[in-house]
Amino acid sequence: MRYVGASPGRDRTTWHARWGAGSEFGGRAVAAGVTPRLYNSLGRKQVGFRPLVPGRVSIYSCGPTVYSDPHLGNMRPYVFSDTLRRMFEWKGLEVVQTVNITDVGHTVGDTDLGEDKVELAARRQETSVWEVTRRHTEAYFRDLADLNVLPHTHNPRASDHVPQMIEFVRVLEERGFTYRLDSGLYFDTGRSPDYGLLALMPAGAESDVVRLEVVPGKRSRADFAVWRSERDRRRLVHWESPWGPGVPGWHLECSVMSRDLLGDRFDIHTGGVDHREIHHVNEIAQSTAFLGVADAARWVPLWMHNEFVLFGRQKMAKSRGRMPVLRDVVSAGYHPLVFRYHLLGAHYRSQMDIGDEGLRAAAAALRRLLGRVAPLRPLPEVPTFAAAHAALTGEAGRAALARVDEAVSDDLNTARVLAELNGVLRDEALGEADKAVLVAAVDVLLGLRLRSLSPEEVTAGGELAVAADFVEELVAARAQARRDRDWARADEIRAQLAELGVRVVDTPTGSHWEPVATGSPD
RNA sequence: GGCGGAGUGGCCGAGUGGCUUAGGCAAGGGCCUGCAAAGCCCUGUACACGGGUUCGAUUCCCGUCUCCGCCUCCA
Repeated sequence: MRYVGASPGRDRTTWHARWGAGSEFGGRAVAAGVTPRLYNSLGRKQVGFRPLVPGRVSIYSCGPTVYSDPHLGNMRPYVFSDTLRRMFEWKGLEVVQTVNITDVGHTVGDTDLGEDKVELAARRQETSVWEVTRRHTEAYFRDLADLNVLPHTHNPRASDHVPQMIEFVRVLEERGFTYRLDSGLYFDTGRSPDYGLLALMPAGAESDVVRLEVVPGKRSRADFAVWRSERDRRRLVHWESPWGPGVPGWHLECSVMSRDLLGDRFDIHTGGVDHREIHHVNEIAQSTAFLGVADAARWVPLWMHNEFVLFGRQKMAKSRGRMPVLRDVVSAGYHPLVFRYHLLGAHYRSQMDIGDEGLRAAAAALRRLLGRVAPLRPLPEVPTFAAAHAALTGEAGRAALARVDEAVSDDLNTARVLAELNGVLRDEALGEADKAVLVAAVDVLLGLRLRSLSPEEVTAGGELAVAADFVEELVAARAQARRDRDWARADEIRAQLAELGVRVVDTPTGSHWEPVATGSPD
């Protein structure tokens, strides 16, 4: 499945053009490449990006709920928002990126009456709530590091912001946006004029299909809890509030923490498409009500959503049972960056299916890519477009850089960036030095560790069934047999090694070996 | 039932109103090799179906079929 680049009448600025107001860099003429065109879910079209504050981009990305380990599908927003951030930085902007950790307030099954996810997980695993969130938060950060996702500026935790959330709700109540029921305090979506605009789903257009437990007393099906009462103190974790003991509604945290860390307005809000219909819609309702602004764009002008990764032609969801996680990729023998490479091969707005063939293909591609990059090392430091541009010596190189920039600026078309990279590596018009610059530049954007990762590492993640010493001995024995021109013996050893999952690679200067990944992540 | 999106060569996956060799994987051929593998070079096959708009459509519009997502926690 692919996305359709809805970009009627795209205007091409010259690639030297500075974008935004032109003064982001203190008036100096710095080439930042073309103005990025990004797909805005609010309005459903590509728009030329202009930061609210010249030279600076503030991004809020919905992060994990830490009641289970993030699965492979969860990696996509991580890599997507990381690519977004890298693109801006390479264009010379300062990026403030906030990704929240939801460690409280998320219920099971919803209807705002369900059980807390974290608490349920804790009970199942017979451990504490604190231990559950700690463990899964750790897993989250480990995955980020494995995927070479750059550290975020802020990682606020919901549980640290409950007083601010209560204050936020108090203001909403004061302004008459809420009403009380036994089960909690609810946001009255009828008071929100543009409710559902982001989802293209105007109020009242909900289905007749009744699939969920209806909360008694809600004025509209769309109304949602901003505070959930906990009168019988069923939850282990709850807070006192003007509405009695309870927990904050889960849409609340993003409204509150983004404001706390990024201010009353910020540039971009990102998340998975699933958030486009409910969570972000509700965030918008709350925040615009709180801030007293007329519409979503006056709070956050740009909303970006990544599509899902499908697994067996269906969406990966925690509720569908165990889904493969990044560690499974590693156990299958692949470097985690193989998965990053795989994600980057498709546009973030297209649904992509993952299967072991996909991973195998990505691993083979990344391996060969690194093999061709290796001779160009060490790669120069070119952290920005401007630096890369300055470091290039030839016209062909600058043209290639421009193509890379156009691709990434075209709503983060990483698939095309990869295609350009392949082109660069076999372009005979380019000198080695310029190639090195271009590869380094692409790596800044894609984060594939092209400057250091070795081809062997790509498939060396699996456990070898035998000791490396033993393999070394066999390889040495085969080398001797070959010197003795005892081909039968040499081939016999080679077959033996193959059975052990080891591939021998002969070169003019001698032989070496490497493990071969064969597994699948499932 | 309502809403949103998709259907590209063996597979994944970009893209475009006429000319993209997209890219990758796999496959076939060649070079290399003792033979292989690895690596490098080369090669092939495509735009779901039916209408319409157009000088011309895979690309725009309409319809059909199929698939996915959302309407429920979810990235």
